[in-house]
Amino acid sequence: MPAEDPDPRLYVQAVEKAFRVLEVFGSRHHPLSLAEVAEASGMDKSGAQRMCYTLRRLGYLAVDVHGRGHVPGLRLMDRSYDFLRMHPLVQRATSPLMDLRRTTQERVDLSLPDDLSIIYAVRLQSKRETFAATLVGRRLPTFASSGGRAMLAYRSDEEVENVLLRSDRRAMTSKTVVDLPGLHAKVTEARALGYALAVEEWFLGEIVLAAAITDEAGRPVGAIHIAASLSEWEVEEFRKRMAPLAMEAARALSGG
Amino acid sequence: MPAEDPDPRLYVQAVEKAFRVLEVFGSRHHPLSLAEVAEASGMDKSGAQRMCYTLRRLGYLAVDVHGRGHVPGLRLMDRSYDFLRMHPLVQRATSPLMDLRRTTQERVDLSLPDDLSIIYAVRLQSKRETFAATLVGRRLPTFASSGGRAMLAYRSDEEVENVLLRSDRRAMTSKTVVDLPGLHAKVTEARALGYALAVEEWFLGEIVLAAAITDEAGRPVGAIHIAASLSEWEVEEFRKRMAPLAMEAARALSGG
DNA sequence: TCTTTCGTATTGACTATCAATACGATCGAA
DNA sequence: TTCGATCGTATTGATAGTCAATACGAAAGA
Repeated sequence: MPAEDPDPRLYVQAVEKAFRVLEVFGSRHHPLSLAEVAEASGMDKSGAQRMCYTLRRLGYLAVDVHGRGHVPGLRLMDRSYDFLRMHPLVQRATSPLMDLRRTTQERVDLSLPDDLSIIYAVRLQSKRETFAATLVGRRLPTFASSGGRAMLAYRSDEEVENVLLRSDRRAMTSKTVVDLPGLHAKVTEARALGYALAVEEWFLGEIVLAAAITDEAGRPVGAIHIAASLSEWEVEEFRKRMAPLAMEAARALSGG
Repeated sequence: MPAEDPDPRLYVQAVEKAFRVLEVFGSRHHPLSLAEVAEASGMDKSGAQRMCYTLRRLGYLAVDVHGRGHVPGLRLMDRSYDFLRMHPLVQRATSPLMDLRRTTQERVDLSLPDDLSIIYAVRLQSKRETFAATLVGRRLPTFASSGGRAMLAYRSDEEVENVLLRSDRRAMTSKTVVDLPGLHAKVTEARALGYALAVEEWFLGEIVLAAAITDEAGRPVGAIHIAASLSEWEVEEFRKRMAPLAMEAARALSGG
């Protein structure tokens, strides 16, 4: 959300309220009652009632199958499908990523940058994966992901500093790098190598190598991730094998 | 959308307008100008301006990278992620589907029913697939898909007739069954077999077998699809190999 | 250079939205 | 079984938010 206030002449507050209702599910794991929706979205019960009624009618919210509480509605899938289907990089990248998945025999993902986080837009599993590793739309912090760091490598020092300072730099495993000098070093390393490597920083046992995709102006617009298990790979072997493949695939997709 | 009019005391028309804007992208393949959005969504230019301004501010709409026209925004991915992450069947099915994908070495999908169409909620590719075969949120007509027919098999004759009559029964290939007696026969066959098989009805060269997942009351809540290429399988071999696997996986996910 | 189409800006009218509150239903605890 | 808490639904007049016609500058195309 931009820092400056929206223009009240054009900004439709009722629309914002409706999306605030949808957004409360972003941090929940179970259906929400009307009262919970009202509280979590910062509106009174009447407001929540009207927004929920409208969103239910449109299919973007649904009543839980047990008849109590609200859950996100199926029509949301249509809207994200439109996003994916119409996104030029997702269109161009999916086929090469399938080739890369076949070549590497490991999980291959495409992420898009969004300020302090990256969003997974294409997920091509290779073996048995965790549930979280299969879902498009999943976000990870830019600072803590190999894709995020690979993309930061194409940003200026000031931009990198800005992102790192505004990030909630919490460790996910004992291996997660969270100190500022360490993170800067990781970005510097990614600049030198042309890719970023994260070993057990998000999930124990998981190793991920990522390379950034850039636009004509050299700005990062996405990243290719190759993920595998340390039970099957030694770190240096993985790096040696995957780095050229990831960088070549990213290069082929860069520049327009 | 339900047939009866919404209660004007609770229905927020501005919210509907915002979603009408998002929905116009459902049938487009390129960015839309403000004027095009206005026309396609049936509102005047001022209305389109206000809705687009608001949706851009919230991140659900974006200006195309070339600076002209609107496209669906990244934040939509968050909302569908909430839907997938919180959907009980998607949660329960993803792991067994990965097992099934490993066993069959073919593409495995999970679809959800939505009146006249089915929506793909989980897509586990095995080999090189078409772009369309990788995207969650993609819809196919219930009548023309093996998953749709497998689910129709658990509906009453009246319900099946109702769906078929309201469907836009167009052929996708020369093999697509579109006549009512033929479609009824397909549903009857699925009832007898416990699965549905579609041979080249959506894409030439593609064969798909699907089994329905039902709830405690025996109503269909999803379908498992196994898809492959006729260049690698003979129809009867595919049926023999995959039918038991699909039905067993569907049965394990049914009933709760 | 001119025309067309674009997106932006404006502002008073007015109606769509608001929100406090009452109420019946349901659920859980005693 | 009774009672209290919480649920979702229903209400309605006030008013703030939304509307929409239109003007205008910018950009693109002929």
